[in-house]
Amino acid sequence: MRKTKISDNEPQRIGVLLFDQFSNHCLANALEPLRAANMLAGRALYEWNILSTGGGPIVSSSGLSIAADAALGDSGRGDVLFVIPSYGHTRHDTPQTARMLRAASGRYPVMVGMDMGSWLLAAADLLNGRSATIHWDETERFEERFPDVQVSRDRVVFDGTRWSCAGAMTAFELVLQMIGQTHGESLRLEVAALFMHPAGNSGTARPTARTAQVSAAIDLMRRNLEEPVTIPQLAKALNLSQRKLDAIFRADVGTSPQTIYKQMRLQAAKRYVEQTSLPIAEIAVRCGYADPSAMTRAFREEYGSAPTALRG
DNA sequence: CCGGTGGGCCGCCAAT
DNA sequence: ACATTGGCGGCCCACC
Repeated sequence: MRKTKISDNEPQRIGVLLFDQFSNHCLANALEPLRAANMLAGRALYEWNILSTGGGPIVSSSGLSIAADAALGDSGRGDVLFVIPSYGHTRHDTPQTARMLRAASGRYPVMVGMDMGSWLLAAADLLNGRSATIHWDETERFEERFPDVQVSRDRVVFDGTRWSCAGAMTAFELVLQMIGQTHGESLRLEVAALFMHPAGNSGTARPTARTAQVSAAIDLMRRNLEEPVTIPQLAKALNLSQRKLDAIFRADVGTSPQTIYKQMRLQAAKRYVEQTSLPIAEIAVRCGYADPSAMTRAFREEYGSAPTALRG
């Protein structure tokens, strides 16, 4: 996936292109994680505009009417364009729509097909030679109509500057991954947790563990960064003796469970320090330290300098 | 496998 | 006000 620069404080600009009959379930799943990310970071990481082809209001499949901020053609430049048609997609599959999307592809480096969105992107020749996914109801027709597109049955697909997801629920997962890629794993987990989404164990895993038991233990650690569990509790949860747990850790990752746990909490702290503007005291709490001074001490020990020294 | 123990890590407090 | 540093005591854990 495309790596976005995060050094500057400029928010990423998202265009959200809706078509009549769009699924507002999908829209909510695409936007809510972005809103949550802004809130958790304490600053605007993302900003978005609602767009329609003509600039007029759009009516969702459930009858909800949404006002557009602008027409796609007048929307200027952005970083990412979400394209969200739903079941009415064949009605929007016109030469005009295709032209409009091709023109927009010059102003939006990344284009994302959501729900039936890949259909319109493919019709605009923006997915040729690419891999993409679409709502599973349409997978077969999609394959027949667009032989130049490598059709996937995955929930979410990232192929360079073209991303796609299958339906409303998967839009949430796509945006979650997008947040993780740009702003770090810990923020992604925070957002997922806010929506009670069980995203903790999917996606890119933490320190590479070889045995299933060790990776299960690390998984438990990752999900309990804020309120660390004791090593005996960990052993019990895995039906292992504390002794055995220690042995398999040493054999697998080379150090003790406690050390790994500490390092994971400090990694999370480092991500918060570098990628958010949260106060150090707040970061300490989120990473399982009751006292900020304890975290600062451990942080310096691990990374050689105090937390705020890593901030511009 | 269990138990002890030395050491490491953390919580609390005070000072800057 | 908040972050950092340092001291100290206690507890948990790694290792014998």
